[in-house]
Amino acid sequence: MSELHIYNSLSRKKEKFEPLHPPFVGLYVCGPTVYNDVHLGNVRTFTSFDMIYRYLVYSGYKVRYVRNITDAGHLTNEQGEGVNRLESQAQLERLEPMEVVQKYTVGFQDVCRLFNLLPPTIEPSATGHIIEQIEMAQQLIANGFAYEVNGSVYFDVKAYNKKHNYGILSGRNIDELMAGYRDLDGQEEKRNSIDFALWKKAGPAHIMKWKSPWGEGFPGWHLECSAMSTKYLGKQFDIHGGGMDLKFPHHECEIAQNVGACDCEPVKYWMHGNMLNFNGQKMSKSLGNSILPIQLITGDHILLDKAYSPMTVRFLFMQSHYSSELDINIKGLQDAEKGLRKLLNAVKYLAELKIVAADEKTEKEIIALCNSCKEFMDDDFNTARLIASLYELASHINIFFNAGKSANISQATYDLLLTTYNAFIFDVLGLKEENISGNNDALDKVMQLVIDIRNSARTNKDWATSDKIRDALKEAGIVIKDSKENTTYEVV
RNA sequence: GGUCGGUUGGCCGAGAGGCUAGGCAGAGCUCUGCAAAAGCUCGUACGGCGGUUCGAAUCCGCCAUCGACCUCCA
Repeated sequence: MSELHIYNSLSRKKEKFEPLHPPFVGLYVCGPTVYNDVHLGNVRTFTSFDMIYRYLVYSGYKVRYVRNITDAGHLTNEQGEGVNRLESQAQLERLEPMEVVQKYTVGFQDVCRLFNLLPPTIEPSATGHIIEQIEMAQQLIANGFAYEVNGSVYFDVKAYNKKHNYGILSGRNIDELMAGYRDLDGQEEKRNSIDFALWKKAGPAHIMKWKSPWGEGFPGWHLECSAMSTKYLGKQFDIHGGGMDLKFPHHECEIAQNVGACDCEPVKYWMHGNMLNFNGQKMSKSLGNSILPIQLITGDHILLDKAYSPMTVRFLFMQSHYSSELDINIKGLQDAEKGLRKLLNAVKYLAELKIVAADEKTEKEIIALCNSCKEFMDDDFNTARLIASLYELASHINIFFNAGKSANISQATYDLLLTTYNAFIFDVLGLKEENISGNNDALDKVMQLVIDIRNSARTNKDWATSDKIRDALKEAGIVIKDSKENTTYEVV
């Protein structure tokens, strides 16, 4: 039996996964900032970690999965002054900041449901944890890694770096970083340009502000994740995930805050999902080249030739490794659509098979393929190779189905095939059947009638009638499949 | 300028010293009234140049090239 190995961004090696307190696993993933719609790139990362969460659960771990909602604390620094991001968007829309938060939080959760993401076990918000963040900032001051200036609190990177290693995750060193920061202004308060804010004093125009020992203000962006992960998963926990673009500075700062406050390494395995590209370029809010999940589903985007379903997109994501870049384009979506249908059709066929005399070679091949599903997933969640095995299993299922629905395997192997195939497609990859065939009794009955009429026309060699029915159904989005034994239909 | 990661067949995308990835597209065949579906068979590949090795897509060096991060982003 294989054992789970995870690529750890911190050590830059694949490591055997050994939870701190088995069978429990603590998983923290940086969630969205809810001042805008999530774009498809965000969805990829959350889908990757959804798959990881699902596989950990499938593997028998009891997982506490924390994914935060950032509803405070993000700063835009373009003018060198702290502007709360949520607040500036609120002014544009003439809404209360918490209205913006509510709107986009709900929108985000809708998107999650659409893509069949399981809800995290805890979904904490930054504004709900101001006290914890203040406490952590106080602890950092007490430990000599932070200082207060004029109502704001900054993390003292140089002081931290004397005792610990700032840059351990991203491979940077502070001298180079400081050289790179030289020309930015608005940094007078800080001891050093690389220091980052734990708490910012709120100006008179700020609406989202809270009382603190340093006056009214709001928390720095990096602090919320440290405070909430510590609160819900402890000072040390198993897995911390997020997008590659958060590695620096966000995750680096998180490590510094946790180590500085708790004096221990907070995270055992750091995992980073890679970017979703669009015309070879990273999809990002600032570049304005992002594509919204809803545009994909409606097909309302210049890049798209038609609408693609959420499961097609999810399957496309799963066909590549979570840590590889993925470029989205029409061809890839079309491929994924066809491939997914192939796998899901085999689910239906599999349920209809009957056992006949087992063929030893086939039996062995199927058992090996079933076992390989776990092995590939254990190898750093290699969904691409898992899907390759599933395709090969689907091929076996199709052969059985074509041979009079007769499976040349033992009952035990059939049971293994059935549970493995379904578990990996639905429970692990998180795919689901989207079209209505197969779970709509009324349609099934009507279609059976139509198919019977067409088949009697075929028996009578009345090709005009049978083709008319077939063409009309195709027009309506229903494809007829004739095989030797019977005729089936599929809603496209 | 610094840090990190890519470059695999028509396209997407795994793999990581010898062992068929897989899908989509393409060609041929089987089945079939025709088509679709399904099945079988087939082809083309590891950015370039050196090196290590019995053997390199895989390791090392150099070069080219693309990208991410260093500033808000999953």
